[in-house]
Formats: sequence, structure tokens, C-alpha cells
Amino acid sequence: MLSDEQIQDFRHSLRFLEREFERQMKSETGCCGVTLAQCHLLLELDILKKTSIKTIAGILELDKSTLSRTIDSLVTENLITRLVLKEDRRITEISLTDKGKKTVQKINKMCNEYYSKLFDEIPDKNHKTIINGIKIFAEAMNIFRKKSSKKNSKCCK
Amino acid sequence: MLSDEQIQDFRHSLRFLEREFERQMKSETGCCGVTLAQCHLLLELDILKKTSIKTIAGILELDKSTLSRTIDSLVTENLITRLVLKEDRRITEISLTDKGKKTVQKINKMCNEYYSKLFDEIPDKNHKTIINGIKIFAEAMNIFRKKSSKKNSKCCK
DNA sequence: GTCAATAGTTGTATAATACAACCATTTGTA
DNA sequence: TACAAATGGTTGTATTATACAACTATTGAC
Repeated sequence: MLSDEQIQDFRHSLRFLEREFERQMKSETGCCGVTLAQCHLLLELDILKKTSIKTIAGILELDKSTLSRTIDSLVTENLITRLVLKEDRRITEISLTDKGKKTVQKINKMCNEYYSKLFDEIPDKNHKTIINGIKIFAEAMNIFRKKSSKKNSKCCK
Repeated sequence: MLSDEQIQDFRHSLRFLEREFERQMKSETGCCGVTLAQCHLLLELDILKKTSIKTIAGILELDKSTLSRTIDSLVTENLITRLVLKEDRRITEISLTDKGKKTVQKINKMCNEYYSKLFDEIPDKNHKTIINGIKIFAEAMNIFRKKSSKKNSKCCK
């Protein structure tokens, strides 16, 4: 059982982590000529390979209109392609172009290097704790959200 | 020594965590009538009690102009006060008003509850790993940033 | 006493986002 | 089978969050 103080301290670390992570990602992706939102989409698309806009909106938890515009920008820059499905012409499938794949590789290379160097500075014995801690926590948040979103969870109202 | 695959997987968890954390914080703080940026500032100010704009800009890693405007909005809403220092009239010290303190309490209460419930869903044996993992990692990032920012770290140029 | 440094504000531009209204397509049903 | 409802996506509009550059006011250094 965690005390309020422990949780508050934990939240403080989380806030810092969030800001720092975003700052780092922004600087790396900026170097690769893409914005943060574009980067999130590209990296996720690299994992999914092919997907509808609705699906990725669900994963990134963004409004479909937001995604629609981010996709516009990536299509313009020739990093991804839109393809209307024959089976269901309402659905647009997006996927990386060759240029997009190269950009993803570059981003991954740079970011992997950053974290690799960062871990070099951390004693080996802590690596497992960090990797596992964050993985378990991320998964727990994911499950928790899905569970709570089913209930009426309109916060304080 | 971590493999590229491990790091990439780790980054995936981090990205998810960042989005989920922000989404959660936004929903809670929205309920308390403040925006995300305002919330970050209020919570940090609650820890520091009194501080200059420059100091908090350094902590939150935001431009002083950004902070100046966020502070404007919080002053208008009577959540914080500006005070020009007598000793050095260039420096403006900001601090929470009573109303601001109450808002912070409300935010903390709601967020603590959220994380408390979340941890309830996670087996006890994992709590330490999560808490420690994130704390250690956040601290490492902080040290690493300070170290690298001293060197010429203009990324890919 | 002037010039440089520092702290903060204001002007301007852009990224990221949501919500609502809309269009096109598909599906379900009377 | 025709029409209504549901689904997937786009466009219009507004807001938040942010940075950079130019500026003002104050202090410190020589």
C-alpha cells in the first residue's frame, strides 16, 4: 500500500519524465525534419505497417480530424501514402513510403543512440528495474484506461 | 548491455506512457478548471513556494515568454501573485494565492486517487519496481541532460 | 557614467489539438 | 428494395502551447 506522499513523489517523477522525454524526442525528430506529431504517427505506422486512420487514432488517442491533418502533411512530404480500400471505400489505409521508411530508420537510429548512451551512465544493476518498471506501468495504464472508459468516467461531473 | 531491440521496445513503452500520462493529467486538470500548462506550473510552484520566472522556466524547460503568458493567465484567475523584488527590481517572484493552494490540493487529491486506484490493479510485488524504475530513470535523464547541454549538442548539425 | 548583462514582456508565427458539421459509403431493416 | 442509421474520413473553426526575436527596465562592471 502506497502512501499519499509516495504517490505524489512518483507523480513528480512522472511529470519530469514526460517533459524530458518530449523535449528529447522533439530535438531528435526536429533533426530528421519531422514534427513531434508526425513522428508519433510514423513510428507507430512502422510497427503496424498498414492501418486505417480510425485504428491509429484509437492507438494514439487522438481525434480523427487531428490525424487526418497530420496524415495530409506526411503525404505532402511523400513519407506515407493513402489508399482507399476496395472492399470498403469508406476506409483509407495508410502506409510508409520508401522515403518514410528511411526517415523512420534515421529517427530510430538517433533515438536508440541517445538511450543507449543514457543507459551507459546508469549502473547496470538498475537497467532491469527501469526497463521492467516502465513496461509494467505502461501496460497497467493501458488496461486501466480500457477498463475505466467502459464505465461512465466523465470525471468530476 | 542492452540490444537495439530492447531499447526500441523500451522507447515504445515510453511513448505510450507519455501520451497516456498527458491524457490523464489533462482530463483531471480540466476538471479543476486549469489547463495542462497552468497545472504544470501550479504543481511546481507548490513545491518551490516562491520563485522567479527564470528559475521556473529552467525547471520546466520552457521559454520565459511562454511562462510569462501562463503566469498572466494564472494571475488573472487569481491563482498566483506576482511580486517585484525590492532587492532586485528586475526579478519577479511568483507564489500561490490561497485560491491557488486550494486548486493544487484538489488536483493532487484527484491525481493521487487515480494513481492509487491504478496501483491497486497492479500486483504489490511490482510496485517497487515501477516506483524505483521511474525515479531512477527520471533522475538519470536529468543528470544526462545537464551534462550534454554543456557540450556542443546541436544534434545533427 | 556609460555599456553590458540580466529578467521579464510583447509581437508574431506555428504546431497540435478538439469539436462540430459535413460528405461518402455501407449496412440493416421495414 | 429503398431509406435510415452507422461508419470512416475531411473541412471549418477555435483554442492551447510553444518558441524566437525585439523590446523595456534594471542592475552591475569598469
